[in-house]
Parts: sequence; structure tokens; C-alpha cells
Amino acid sequence: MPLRFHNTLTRRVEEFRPANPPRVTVYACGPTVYGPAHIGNWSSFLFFDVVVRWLRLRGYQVRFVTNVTDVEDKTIRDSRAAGETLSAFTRRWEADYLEGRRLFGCVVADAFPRATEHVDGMRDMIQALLDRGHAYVAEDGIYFRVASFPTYGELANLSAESLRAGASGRVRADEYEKEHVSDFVLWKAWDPAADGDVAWTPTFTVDGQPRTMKGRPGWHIECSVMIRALLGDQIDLHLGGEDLKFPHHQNELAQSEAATGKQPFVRHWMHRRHLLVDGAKMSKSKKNFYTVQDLVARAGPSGPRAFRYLVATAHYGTPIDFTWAGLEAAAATLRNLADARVRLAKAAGAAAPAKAGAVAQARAAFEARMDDDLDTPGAMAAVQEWLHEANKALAAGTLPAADAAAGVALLDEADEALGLALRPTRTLSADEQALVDARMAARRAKQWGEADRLRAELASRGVLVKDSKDGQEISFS
RNA sequence: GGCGCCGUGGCCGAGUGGCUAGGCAACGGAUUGCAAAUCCGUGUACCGCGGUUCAAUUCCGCGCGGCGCCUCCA
Repeated sequence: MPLRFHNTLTRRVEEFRPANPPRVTVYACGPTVYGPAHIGNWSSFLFFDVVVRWLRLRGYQVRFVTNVTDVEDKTIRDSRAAGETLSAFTRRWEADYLEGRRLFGCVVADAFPRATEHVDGMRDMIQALLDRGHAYVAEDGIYFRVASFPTYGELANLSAESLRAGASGRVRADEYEKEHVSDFVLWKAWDPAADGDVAWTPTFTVDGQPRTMKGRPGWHIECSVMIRALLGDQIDLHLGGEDLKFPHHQNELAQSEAATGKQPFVRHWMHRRHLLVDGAKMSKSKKNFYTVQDLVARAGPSGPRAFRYLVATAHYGTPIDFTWAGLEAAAATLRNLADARVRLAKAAGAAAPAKAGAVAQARAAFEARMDDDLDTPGAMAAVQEWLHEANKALAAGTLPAADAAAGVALLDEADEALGLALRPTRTLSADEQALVDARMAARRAKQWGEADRLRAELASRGVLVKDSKDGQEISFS
């Protein structure tokens, strides 16, 4: 069954056709490193992660690149305010971001390029745009000439007229250096008051004459150039948060196709809708945001994984409304799934997984849901439906070991696809094992007070103990 | 003003022109030293009003309500 994804450009769900299967090139816009990433950012990054995981599970050889934006207005402004060099400042927040990826269990990208390491490539692309008549030099920088790119606005379904209207009020009318209000900056001339010592001095050729322009790159050119450097002039899949559709991705598209003359720049665009908090939009410019550290502080070590499950309970094409109650519900579901895996693994023993029957059907349903535009809620429903039947059989003692083994494999596939960490993430330490053994002895001696005390002590160490007919079941919080 | 999305049982959330997704929470029962998990049972959900249809939660129109984007916010 082919993979079908919603394509932003056509606004339809269509078959995903990479140019050179089984190889797939994927680029996702990463964070601007000027502060901690909030859970809204993470909902997007986790979406990218699921896309990459699923492509790999489906046998594609994915080359995944996601960048770090370490030079633009806010990084310069805030690093200067902090009295740090741009590099020291952005590296600090980049480390915070990478730590977050670790806590969420994100796949390691094949490359994490930094914009500041690709300035030479930016010079080259801007030169190509100048040579081809798609860019022009003004006093305060070099601009992309939107009028030279007829389909401009297509990605966001915006017409030239609506762009001209600029009804959002965000267009600065005083930018008279530009030929057209929609033109966007490729290279910003140095502004000593705002930029301090952040500057490069590339030399361009303008009208046959060399011209050095001290300054720094515009935001949009950064991604175009990193894509070109690490994945090529044309890629299969480009991912981002919904806000990046316009202008950022539209500008990337225009620049790249105009500079290389190759179409399409991206075969398939996908965007994750925003996460809201208690029904309201969040952003770094407001104070209503939570970080991965907040998830850990309020929901424990498994908080980030519970958040992953929460995000997976909604399709990426619909906004998700974050609440702490919702996170707790997701955490409860995740615990139940992890417990189920323990029971099934025990029932499976060393049996080989069954290849047919209800489990196989559930697995096929799970995969079909994922293949159809990454319907994560539907995919998990297929797992839960089978699990309910399996629990019945398990209670009756009629679940074949081969089915239990296949059930473990199903849970592991869901785990692999969504990054849920259902498998125990650690083992018992010697001290903890001693407590578990002591509790077993206490139970055998019917010393219930001591058994309960030991269970509480283990819980305080993150070890959860449940009693069953076959003894104690261990899991970790 | 332009473009677009959404309104499903206590909460979250799929989906479909007729065959009651799923999860979490709640209540009763079984099981259990207790707890948890698990099992059995319990709630006749589809914003309102019209229309199309044998039949609409699902299609169309209007209304009400919420939300996003429209030049550098994931």
C-alpha cells in the first residue's frame, strides 16, 4: 500500500512519490536558538520525528536534515542584550534543544546544520539570483524580486492582490528601499546599532563590477542554502510548523527554484498545525509556554513520552489543545500500554510471533492507518481494539504464545513509529533488586505491612510493583 | 477586507450517507491481603435552523460560536 500524505501545495492528500526510491530526502525547519523551545515547538519537532520514523519503518532510506537557525534578528538582539557573543549565546540554546531531543527520544538527524556555517553558500545563491535577474541591490540590502516569480503566494494560497493589501498590519510601510512590498531581503546590510559585531563581508558581482556588502543573511535564504548543501537542489519532503508556510517556505521555494532553475524544489510539503494551550495560541513572544523541563517537573521522567502520546492522539492536520489534564490522561494510557507489553512478553515466552490471525489483522490496520496520512489516532485505536481482545484471552488463559509474541511485536512497532518508550528504559539496580526480593519474602510470610512499606519505598525510587498470580510485575515511572 | 480550518457523549479525539472507532475519567460488579492492572455491565454523542435524499452526524445553504494565516512566530 502506498504512502499518502497531505501536500500543502496542492491542498490534497496524495501519494508520496520520492524522486529516487527507496532513497528519501527530508528537510525540516528547526528552531531559532534564542531561548528554550516550548511544547508548541516540540509538537512540530515530534511530528517531523514521526514522519521520519514511519518512512524508515516502511523501508525507505531516509536522509534527514534539520537545521538550527543561529543568526537572525532575535538571536542578535538577545545575545547582545545578554552581553554574550552570538556564537556563545546560540550554542547554549542549541545545547538545550539537543538535550530536549534526547529527553523526547527523537531520532538523531543525519545533519544538524547551523546557518552561520553556510554563509559562503548563501553568497553563491544570492549571486545566482542577481545574475538571473531575480534579485536587486538596494542601500539597505539585497532583495528578492517577487514580481520575477509568477507563482509567488501559491504555497499559502495567497493571491498577489491579497499580498499587496497587507491587511495583517505587519507590513512596514516605510521600507521604501524595496521595489515592491512583497519583496523580501536576501542579505541585510550591516546596521552597526543593531548588529554590533555580527557581520560577514561577501563580495558580489553587480553589473560586472565587484561589490562587497558587509552584512548578514536574511532568514529565508538560510534554509534554501542548507538544503542545497546537504540534500541537493531538489528534495522529496519538506516539513514545518503551519506558520512557516508563509512567508518562510514560500520564499524558500521562490529563491531555490529561481536560483537553480529546477522544479520542483520540493516534491511534497507537509505542515503541522499549531498546539494551543487551554485554547489559546502560544509563542515565544508570550509567556504562556511550557518547556520539556516543565513536563519532567510536573509529570516525572516519563512526562516527555506522555506528551508524545498526547500529540499522537490528534491528527497532525488539526490543532491540538494542550492541558495538564490531557497530559495525565495520556500518561495513564501509556502506563497501561507498557503494562500490557509486560504481560504479553511473559505470555509469549520464547515463541515465534504468529503471522496470521487477529494480531496480523490489527497490525495491518495499524499500518494502513499510518500509511494514510499518518492517522496516529486511528492507528492506536487498532492497537487498543486488539489489546482488549488479547486481555480477555489472557485472562482466560487461551492466548496462544505465538499471538502474544506477535502482540509484543505490534506494540514494539507502534513504539518505534511514535517513540513511546514502552519497553523498560532501565533495569533494577542491585539495591532495588534486594528490595524487590525482600518484598517477595514479606508477601510469602503474609507480612502485609512490610510488603506495603517496601512497595512504597520502591515507588519513591521510580520502581512500580504490581502483584499478579505469577509474582511481582516491575515497571518504571 | 482576503484565504482557510473547526464545532462529536464528563474530557480528549477518529470516522462514515444507512452496519453504535478508540482512549482517559466516573459508577456498579468479578478478581485481589491491600493497591494497581484486567474482565463484565452502565451513558441511545454528533452546535442551531432549513434543504437534498427512502435515509444525514456525514452532502448543500444560512445562522451562531471558536481558531489560524495574510512578510521574518514551530
